[in-house]
Amino acid sequence: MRVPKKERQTELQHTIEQNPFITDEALATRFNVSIQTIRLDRMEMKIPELRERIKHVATERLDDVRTLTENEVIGDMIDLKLDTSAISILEILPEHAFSRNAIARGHILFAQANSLAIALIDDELALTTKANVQFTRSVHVGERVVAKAFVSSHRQDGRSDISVESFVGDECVFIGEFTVYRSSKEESR
Amino acid sequence: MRVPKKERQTELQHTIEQNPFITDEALATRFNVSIQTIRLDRMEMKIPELRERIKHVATERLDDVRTLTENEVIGDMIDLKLDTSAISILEILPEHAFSRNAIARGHILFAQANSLAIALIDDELALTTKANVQFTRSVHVGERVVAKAFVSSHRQDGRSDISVESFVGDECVFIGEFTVYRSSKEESR
DNA sequence: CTACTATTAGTACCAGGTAATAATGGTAGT
DNA sequence: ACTACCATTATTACCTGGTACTAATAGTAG
Repeated sequence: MRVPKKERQTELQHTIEQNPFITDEALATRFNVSIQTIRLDRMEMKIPELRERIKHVATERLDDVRTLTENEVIGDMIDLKLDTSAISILEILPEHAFSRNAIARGHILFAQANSLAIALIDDELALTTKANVQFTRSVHVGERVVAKAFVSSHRQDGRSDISVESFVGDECVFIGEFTVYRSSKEESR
Repeated sequence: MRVPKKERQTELQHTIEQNPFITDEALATRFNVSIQTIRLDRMEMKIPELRERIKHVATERLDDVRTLTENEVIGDMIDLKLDTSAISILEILPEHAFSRNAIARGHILFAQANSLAIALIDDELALTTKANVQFTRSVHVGERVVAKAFVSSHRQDGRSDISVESFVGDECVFIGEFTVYRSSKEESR
């Protein structure tokens, strides 16, 4: 016996997790057992076959993270009163954080706040022109950040000031003042 | 003949592009031709088989997006003098921008600048505590943003001030002042 | 010595293909 | 009308990476 069964199985799971593209055959030579043993192991661990694993990875990609890119709003908007106030929630995932210490990168919190501020403005076009932010406490992976934004003023010159405060529980982790430019200033159509 | 060959082939390509998970069999019934015809078409169009397509989508996912999340630095670092200055370049892609007007979202520029500022600090741990930013010109899809960061002061209290200016060509599009907290302040080891 | 477990072997079968060869059907050129 | 050519279809052998099932073997504990 090369290695106890249990140990092999947990290692197997681990191996497949971080390289879903490995075949049973490769696993067999790797653990120095027969293919059948690998297959029995997979059965017991309920690990699907190679193609299913690949398919899974592929489909995940489609409706996946894109976290900071494609989504209009970073985080889940849970409340929105146009031109008044809005709230979004963002759960901090490992990819949002530094791997060394699992602390969320600053621009993640900024992105949540900024996209919320933009969404708040009910206009054709809204662009951030200025921002003044403070990161008051570090946020860790697994925590849920609730961002609350409200418009503090609609200026005559087509700009609006928006305040955003983000919380984990009742602790404030982020404060931001955003100045947003809006294109169609109500009067145009 | 149901539909001319050429027309079918371009439609085939289109179909597969937006649904790579379709089998030859499904395509055959869909276009009302035999499986062999579909395969000849794929050959001519150099479209790989289902499993290869799925695998492609899956592997793309792994080194793809991540862009704004997993990477340590958003953009490509092209110069780095630790504790002194750094430069990175980021090409604005469609997913970085609002779909309506192809203008880059503010937090994308912020992310580039912020991650550059953090990378600049040669310490175990560096965290942004404060930022003051201005978006001086809107940036469009296709433009390449060059961010230049330099340390303006290393304070006694374990904080550093970093200035970042981003350019498209010779036009300044972003100005930012970051205050970054560093953990091990030189003296420790 | 037996019971049990882990492992291995072997067979039949499946999806979704590749590769190659051949047959059919229509259409255009001369 | 006959031939040449193209598109289409059919057929067969084979491939990978499996599932599902049955059976044999080896080692260990009671």
